[in-house]
Amino acid sequence: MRQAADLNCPPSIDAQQALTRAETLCQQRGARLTELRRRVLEIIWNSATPLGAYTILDMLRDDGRQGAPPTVYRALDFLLAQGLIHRLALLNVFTGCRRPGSHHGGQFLICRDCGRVSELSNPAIDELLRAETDARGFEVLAQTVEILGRCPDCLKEPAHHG
Amino acid sequence: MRQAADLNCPPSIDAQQALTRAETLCQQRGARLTELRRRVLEIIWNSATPLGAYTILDMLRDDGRQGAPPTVYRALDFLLAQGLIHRLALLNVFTGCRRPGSHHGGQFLICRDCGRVSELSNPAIDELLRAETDARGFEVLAQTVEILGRCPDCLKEPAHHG
DNA sequence: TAATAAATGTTATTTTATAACATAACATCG
DNA sequence: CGATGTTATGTTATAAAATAACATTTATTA
Repeated sequence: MRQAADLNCPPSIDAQQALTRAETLCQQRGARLTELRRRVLEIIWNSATPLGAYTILDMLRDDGRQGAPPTVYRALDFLLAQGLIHRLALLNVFTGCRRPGSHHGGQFLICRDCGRVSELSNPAIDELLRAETDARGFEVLAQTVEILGRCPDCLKEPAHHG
Repeated sequence: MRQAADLNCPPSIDAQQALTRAETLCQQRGARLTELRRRVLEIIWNSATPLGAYTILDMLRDDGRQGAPPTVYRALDFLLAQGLIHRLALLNVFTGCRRPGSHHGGQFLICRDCGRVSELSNPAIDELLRAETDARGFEVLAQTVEILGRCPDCLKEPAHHG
């Protein structure tokens, strides 16, 4: 079972690949990945940890760009709709999707201490959830599976630094 | 498979039972279920749908009680810590726990249209998630499994009324 | 009853998100 | 090209959710 993760997960992609892939996908769909939207996606991918909307806004302003909350939220809405990012409901933050294109739920391990996130995609979990919803005649619109805890790296430390 | 839900779920409890059970549990633990905390739990259980913190606050004020946001959030924190309620991260609302006592994650089906929530407790899902976290050496602190969609009742209607 | 701890009251503020309307950029058709 | 409609962004204001910080009250126990 030690390699279950690697078997289940497609290879991780980096920021550059993610941006290229986003452009391709949007072109195919006739969706407009404008400069603003592309920049927001880039900011998200360049971060080691998921970012909140206002952090992204600050970074846009650092670019010299003007903006207000709606600027960011509209770009985020677009990226969410295109399946290019995920929103982590537990922390109100946004992270790049490692499997762009397939609109999926995904499963997330969020480290409370370092803030880093692993995106799983265990098909068995998706199937069980689908079985439950199917059995109930419940139509799924969005799926949120998030585990908050402590990652192996942070567990090595004496306690959570603070 | 039509009865999977019933097999997995303990029998539903009503508001009266939930309050009685909460009192027993708190007494056993030496936790103080004060009048305020009890009333908040009651408000939550008397609602057909999960409630937001400010809605609960309004209801407390309807009681003639004084209060401000911290009044509610502190009571909610207590009830969460005792495993008597759940917080649904997708909607920022709170709902009574159908399995009080066992600190568990649970899985929730949330109807976008009527707001009603079903709490599942499928052990297989919990096991798969635990297998994933174990394989990664990830310590779990909290688990969130929420499905947003449309319940069978609302699916019968022509479309979502609006 | 005095001392301590726990719970609640109170004011202010922070953080997250959206409403509403104005302007600018882009497309496409004549 | 220039008019027209659509999409995207700018802008101001506000709503909604959550917490910080400190005062007061209530309960517990010494």
